[in-house]
Amino acid sequence: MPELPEVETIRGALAPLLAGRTVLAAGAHPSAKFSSAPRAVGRTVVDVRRRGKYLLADLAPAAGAPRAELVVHLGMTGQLGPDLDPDGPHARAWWRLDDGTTLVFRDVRRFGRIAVLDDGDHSALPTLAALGPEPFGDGFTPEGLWRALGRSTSRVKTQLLAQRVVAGVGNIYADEALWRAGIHPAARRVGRQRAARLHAAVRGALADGLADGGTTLRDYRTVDGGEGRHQAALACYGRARQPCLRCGTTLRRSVVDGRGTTSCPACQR
DNA sequence: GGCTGGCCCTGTACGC
DNA sequence: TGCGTACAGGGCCAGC
Repeated sequence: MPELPEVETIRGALAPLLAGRTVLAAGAHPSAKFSSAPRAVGRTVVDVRRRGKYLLADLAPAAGAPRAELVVHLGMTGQLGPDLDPDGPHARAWWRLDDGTTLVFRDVRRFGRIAVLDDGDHSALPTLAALGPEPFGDGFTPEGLWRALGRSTSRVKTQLLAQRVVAGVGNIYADEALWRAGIHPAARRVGRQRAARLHAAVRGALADGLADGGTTLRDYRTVDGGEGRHQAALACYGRARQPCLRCGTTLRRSVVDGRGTTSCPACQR
């Protein structure tokens, strides 16, 4: 499942391919999740940015229309690249560019989403509109995280996944960060010191994933079709019934607000 | 306004 | 071998 490290890896590879390119033609699956993709036709990509798990391609003004953004969320199984088959069974959208390449969005489970929005108007995507601070930005601080967590009575893992206290964390890196911080995923109260540990753990888990080009468990692929390398370095996620790397206790699998969760019953309190 | 749980969606694993 | 069922989970939304 693409989270911040995977989306950032894709962004870094896509940006030089798309910047300055004009979209000549496009097609999309009829589902409302994807059908707005052709609205990018006639536009020139200025830059490709990332917010949380969203990719945002800035589109230059065209024919009297103001600036716009092509927003892509990869969902669970989304792949984006120039080497995918636009006629393949799971292709959900494609854009033909003025250099002859065709960018294809493939998404087996259709949990992804595409939108072409007026510049800065994210009201059609509530999670994007309410997105919390970027984890590597100055806006994400230990104090701010502690205060944000304290504003809700939801479980700490649920808050991390909701994208409001910090952007870009999904199930893999939430489990990893909570394990690093020694915090139980179902905890509803996190003190100032533990929030500071969680702040460092979120940054550390995401940075390590980013350095490895992301985590490939099944569907995630880089723009050139390669796999991430971080799956071999996971300390917690997916290691249920195996010994905790810190204390040796057998890691336990549970369900926290409907999400599969792995944690250590001894060192995550 | 905040929280909870159901739904979407399809490939894979597993049991019978 | 083939069929049915459970499961995976990010974001949205209805209901409380």
